[in-house]
Amino acid sequence: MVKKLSHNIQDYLKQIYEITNTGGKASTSQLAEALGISAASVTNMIQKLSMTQPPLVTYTKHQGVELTNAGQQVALKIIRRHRLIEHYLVKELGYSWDEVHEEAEILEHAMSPRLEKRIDAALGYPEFDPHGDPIPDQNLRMPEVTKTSLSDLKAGEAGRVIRVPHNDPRVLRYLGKSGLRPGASIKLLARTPYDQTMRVLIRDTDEEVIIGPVLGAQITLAVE
Amino acid sequence: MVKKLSHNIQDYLKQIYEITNTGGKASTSQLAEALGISAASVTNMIQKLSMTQPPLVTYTKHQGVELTNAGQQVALKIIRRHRLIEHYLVKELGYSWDEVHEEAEILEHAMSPRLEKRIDAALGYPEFDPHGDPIPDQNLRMPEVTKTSLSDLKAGEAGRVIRVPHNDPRVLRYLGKSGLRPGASIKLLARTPYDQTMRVLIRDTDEEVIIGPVLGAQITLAVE
DNA sequence: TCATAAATTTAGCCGCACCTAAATATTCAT
DNA sequence: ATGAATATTTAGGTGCGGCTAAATTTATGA
Repeated sequence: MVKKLSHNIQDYLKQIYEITNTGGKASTSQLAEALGISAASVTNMIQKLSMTQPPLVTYTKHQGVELTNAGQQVALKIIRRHRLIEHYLVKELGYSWDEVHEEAEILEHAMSPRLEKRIDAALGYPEFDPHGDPIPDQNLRMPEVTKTSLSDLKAGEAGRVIRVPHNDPRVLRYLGKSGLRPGASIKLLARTPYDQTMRVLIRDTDEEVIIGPVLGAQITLAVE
Repeated sequence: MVKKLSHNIQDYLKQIYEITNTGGKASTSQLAEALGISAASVTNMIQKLSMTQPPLVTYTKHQGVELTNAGQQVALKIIRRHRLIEHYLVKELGYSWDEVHEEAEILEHAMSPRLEKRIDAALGYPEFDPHGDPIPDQNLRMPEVTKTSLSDLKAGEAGRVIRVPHNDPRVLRYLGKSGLRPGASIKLLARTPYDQTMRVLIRDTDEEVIIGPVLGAQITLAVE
């Protein structure tokens, strides 16, 4: 099977997963950007990852990378740990949802299979984390997720929030303040034709919030 | 103050602390043994640690190392995190006391100040971990500990166990099976004159256990 | 189309933390 | 007190994962 991999290789695989998950292959520069290192370093590492036994990525010069099955298993394991930790920190240690991402970013690499199991059990084998992100199960199968986003809604339509973006604390604090979080019932009040900015009503709190198109595309929901 | 230090430097400092805590300076070979690396590598690293700003250790060729105040602060912080994690895993996640050491060995390096505080609070600011080892407080002050060991007892004398060694799962399972753990009331039944092997009665479970002199010296207790 | 811009790769370098082998210093036992 | 054994340090080397600068390939737009 796959040997024990270093911290940073896990980060490469995780990033490749995230990038390829929404669009075809991951490019060198996308990875360099996401990992905060130079493009040359990425090329270098990608070449190594494509030559491990078994290979973790498939790579053709100038054409970007994809994960092999082996690489995907590794990525999913890390993502599973990341989301379990986030969930645990919020539920058991009183963290707010904007604090947990960076913490999980570190702890995901320090988590043994045993700890993973215990935390999973302590949480009751959850399928989603506090941001609504799906948590792969023990066999690394990803729960099904909704694809409808806030940006797909027409003015006047309503829905229940499923998932919000997870990596930017400022965004999370902004959304959290008005009560826009997974489970919340919302209604799209209006959308400006020019820049697609949206005015959204959160029914539970009766608050209104302004959401741009980029953020709106990252909020998924079930239409009601 | 002291910059963010790498994983392995933290391990060096922690080991130096452990070794110098029971005896004068730490020798190159002691450290090499404890860290599982070559003596040459230790010399090399020690030299670096003695030249940081501020220096983390004091070092004179061929005479071993000691921690500076700065180095001691770092070591105590890691030890604090280690013991808090052990305590947390046992109390909140159902670990047995022989499982937690290796887990904590990894997590101690992945723990943010915030997580340290939350776990400390969740546990009610404990002074001792499940093995009876003292946990430095937020200001890194170490609680006072008893110095009397099982080996100091005379045959027939009794006491209450304070602390047992923490790093060997097999020893912990052996002790745990008979109920010899912090808080247990015990009585030294007999000691063989030749090799100082001890027969110990654990009153709570009415079990008897055989303890050699090396292990006996590492079990501390309050004489009754 | 084709010149230029942008992305990617190659080449060569660096620091880190380890290693082994050889040199040197210290300790111990006769 | 001194030679042998042991401990420590020095010298020189390795792999890893970054880096910059230069070369090359691919994409773009006039």
